[in-house]
Amino acid sequence: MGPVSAKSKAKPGPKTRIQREKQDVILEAALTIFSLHGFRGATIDQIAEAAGMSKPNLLYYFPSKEAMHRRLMTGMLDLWLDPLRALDNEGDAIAELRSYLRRKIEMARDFPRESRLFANEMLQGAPHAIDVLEGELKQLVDEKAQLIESWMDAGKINRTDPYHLIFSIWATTQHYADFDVQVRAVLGKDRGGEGRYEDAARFLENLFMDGLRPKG
Amino acid sequence: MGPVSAKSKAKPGPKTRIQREKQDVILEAALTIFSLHGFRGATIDQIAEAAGMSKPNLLYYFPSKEAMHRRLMTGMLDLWLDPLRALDNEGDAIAELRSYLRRKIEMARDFPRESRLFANEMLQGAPHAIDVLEGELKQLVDEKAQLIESWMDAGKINRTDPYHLIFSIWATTQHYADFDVQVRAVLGKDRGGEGRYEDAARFLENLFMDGLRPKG
DNA sequence: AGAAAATTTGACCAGTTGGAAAAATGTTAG
DNA sequence: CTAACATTTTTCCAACTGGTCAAATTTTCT
Repeated sequence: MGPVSAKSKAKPGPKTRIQREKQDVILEAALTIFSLHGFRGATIDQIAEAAGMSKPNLLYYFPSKEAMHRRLMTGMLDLWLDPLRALDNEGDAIAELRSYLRRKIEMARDFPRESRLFANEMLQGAPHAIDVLEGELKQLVDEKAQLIESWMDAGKINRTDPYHLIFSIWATTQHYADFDVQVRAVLGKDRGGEGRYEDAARFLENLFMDGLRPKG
Repeated sequence: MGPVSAKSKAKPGPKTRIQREKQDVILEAALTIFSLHGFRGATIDQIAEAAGMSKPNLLYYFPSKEAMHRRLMTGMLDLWLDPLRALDNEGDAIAELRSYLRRKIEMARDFPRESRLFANEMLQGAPHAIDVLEGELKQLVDEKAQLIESWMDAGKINRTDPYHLIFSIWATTQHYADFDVQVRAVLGKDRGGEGRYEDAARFLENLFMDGLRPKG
């Protein structure tokens, strides 16, 4: 009955080489379209065209629009939380936070579509991700907030709310992906080039380290 | 030919009392729906239902979906830029920035739908607002960036990039409206109540003033 | 009241959408 | 080569979408 081997896992494994390749092409296209128009705003036809195939052909690889979106969301959420996971108990507080900030900026620069996919989901009340937010994400943040608090106890950083600190890092970094049009419009063509991420990184490092008020 | 009076202005003025009232009801409903689903994701039927009327009835007051969206966008953009306009040359630098921050947080708390409407527009590349961004907005930001720079020249605040400073204020404050689900999920039911805006305001004031690194 | 104007409703339409079915075509292992 | 299987295309559909139109109803003005 059916292919000779590997039938034990019913869900996860695509069978053939073509299936794996095409699924990747489709997901790539779907990421672009979903991140730009949101779930409801995106159409299968658009995705199919971006993937260079017909709609029914696409539906041969993914049973529905939702299926594509689910796959993208889980993949993205995983990628998205990596930098926070990497916050290290052993490292130096300031250095760790600095490198977290840098990693997040790099992600906004290198994976803007993923950031927008996430933002779209949040704006709509996270209908497909609320479980992850209240489960894995909350747990991870709780854990890292405790770590940050221990750094404050040790006098390594100023005492503030660790949760809102994490929020503010998310907000400032993702802003450069999600509000890219605005950033570029305001900076103008002279300063809006690729260098803007460098500038942003420098600025944020500065802000998070020392704030605005002159010392003394 | 038509009503007796006030025909000189063709566009702006609704004629009757009912028209004014219903248009307000519709815009109110449209704001809720658009902010939640984006332009493409929102349907006239949804808006009509939220406004308590039939679709053709709604279309009697607004000629199209786009017309509603345009009205909301212009109204929102105006409201949205008010706090930045209020940055005062005469005032004390630290006090001015502090109160800008506070005003922006209050807006996120009191007008979350407007914030999400804006965010949706940005995510989609600002197809309906790009002119404003490159025109009025850029001009206003340029002007205020110069003001901030003058504060830095006078040694009132640390020297950094004024543009990215403004971005970071936008990002951190609007985050609480746009990513509300996430914020509430992470804070949990104990800390996720209405007090979260107070906590956020306190934290941000702290961060922007003094940063994380202990002095000395 | 009663005419004129404003508002609301119901029926309708053409284009789009997510998706199903089956036929046609390509690929591969024996 | 050819049968079994995988892939692609063609055709189709029912639900939904933005929007129109004329008829019915309500409000307003005299």
